[in-house]
Amino acid sequence: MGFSNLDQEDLKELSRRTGQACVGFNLRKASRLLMRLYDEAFEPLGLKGTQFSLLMAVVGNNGAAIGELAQPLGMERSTLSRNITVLQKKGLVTVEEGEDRRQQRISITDSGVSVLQKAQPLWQGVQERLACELGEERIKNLLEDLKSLSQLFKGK
Amino acid sequence: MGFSNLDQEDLKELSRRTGQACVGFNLRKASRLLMRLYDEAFEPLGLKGTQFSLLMAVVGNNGAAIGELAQPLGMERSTLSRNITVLQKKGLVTVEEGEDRRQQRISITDSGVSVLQKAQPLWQGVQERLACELGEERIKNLLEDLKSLSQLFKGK
DNA sequence: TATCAATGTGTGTATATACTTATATTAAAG
DNA sequence: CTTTAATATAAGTATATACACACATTGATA
Repeated sequence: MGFSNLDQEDLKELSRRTGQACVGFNLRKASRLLMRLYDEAFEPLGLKGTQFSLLMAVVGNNGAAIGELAQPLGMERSTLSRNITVLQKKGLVTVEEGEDRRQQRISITDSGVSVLQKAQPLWQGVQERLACELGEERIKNLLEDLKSLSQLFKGK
Repeated sequence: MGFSNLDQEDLKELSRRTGQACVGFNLRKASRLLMRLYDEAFEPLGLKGTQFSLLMAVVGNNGAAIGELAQPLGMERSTLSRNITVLQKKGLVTVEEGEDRRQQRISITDSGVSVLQKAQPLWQGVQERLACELGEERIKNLLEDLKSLSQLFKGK
C-alpha cells in the first residue's frame, strides 16, 4: 500500500515496530553490550572477547589453514587472516606455510596455551553470571536458537 | 584444579565445549552470518543492514542528539558519532547544532525517508524468510531472550 | 609440457565498534 | 563574575568485519 502519505507519527510507529521485531538489530545490540562484558573480564590478560574465541578455535583445530578455520567460524577468510595477525603479533599463535605452499597453517604457542588457561576461569565467570541473571534454561534455549540461525547459512 | 598437564586432546575438548557453550561466540557468529543476509537484501539501495537499523532509529527519535540516540541503541557515543557521519555523507540525515551548542541534533532528510520506504519491504522479506525457516515461535522466543540479555546492561 | 582454470591468502577500501583523550560549552561554586 | 566541575561531541588509535581484487600456487587440459 505504499508510504506516500506517511507523517512523522507514522514513521515513529514504523520505527518502533521495526526495532522490536528486527532480529538483526536485536542480535547486534545484545552482541555489542555483551562483548563489552567479555572484554572487561579478559582485560587483565590484554585480551578481547573476540580474541579469546579465536584462540579457542585455533586450539581446537591446531595446524588448520585459514580457510579451514574460517568455515566453522562463519567468518570471511580475509577477516580471519587479519584477526590471526593480531594474535600472531601478541605471540599467541604461529603461522607456517603448509605442504601446499598456498596455505598458512595456524598453531597455538606455549604462551597461547598459557593465556588460554588463565582466560578460561574468567570466561567461566561471565558464563555463570549470565546463567545466574538469565537462568540456565533461557541460556540453553538462546544457544539453541542461535545455532539454528547459524545453521541456515551452512552452505555459504 | 589447574591445567598444568593439559595435552592436545584435552585442549581440543576444552575448545569444543567452550565453543558450544559460549553465548558471546554464538551470538557473534550468528550476527556475522545474518548481517550478510541483510546487507545482500539492502544492496540495491546501497545500504548496509546496520545503516538501515540506524536510520530507523533516527526516524524514531527525530531531532535527538548523539547521546540520546546512543542510549537506546546500546552503542558508544563515539561509535554512533562516526556511524551518523556515514549516513550524513549519503545525504540521509542532517546534523545540526542544538540550542545547547554542545549537542548535535540528528534528523532524517526527505531522501532518507524515501530510502527507508524502499528499504522497508526488503527488510520485511528477510524477516519473513527467517520466520519461515526458523518458525514464528522460535523467532519470538529469540527476540525475547535477546531483549532480556540487553536489559541486563540497562544501567551502563 | 605449456596453458589455463581453480584455489588459498593477503591487500585495498570502507564500515562498525570501543576506549582514551582533547575540545568546546554549559552549569555550579566561590 | 571568575574559576571549576560536568557534559556533549569529535578525533586518535586499535580491532572486527566484509567485499573486490591481486598474487602465488596447484591442478587440469590440450
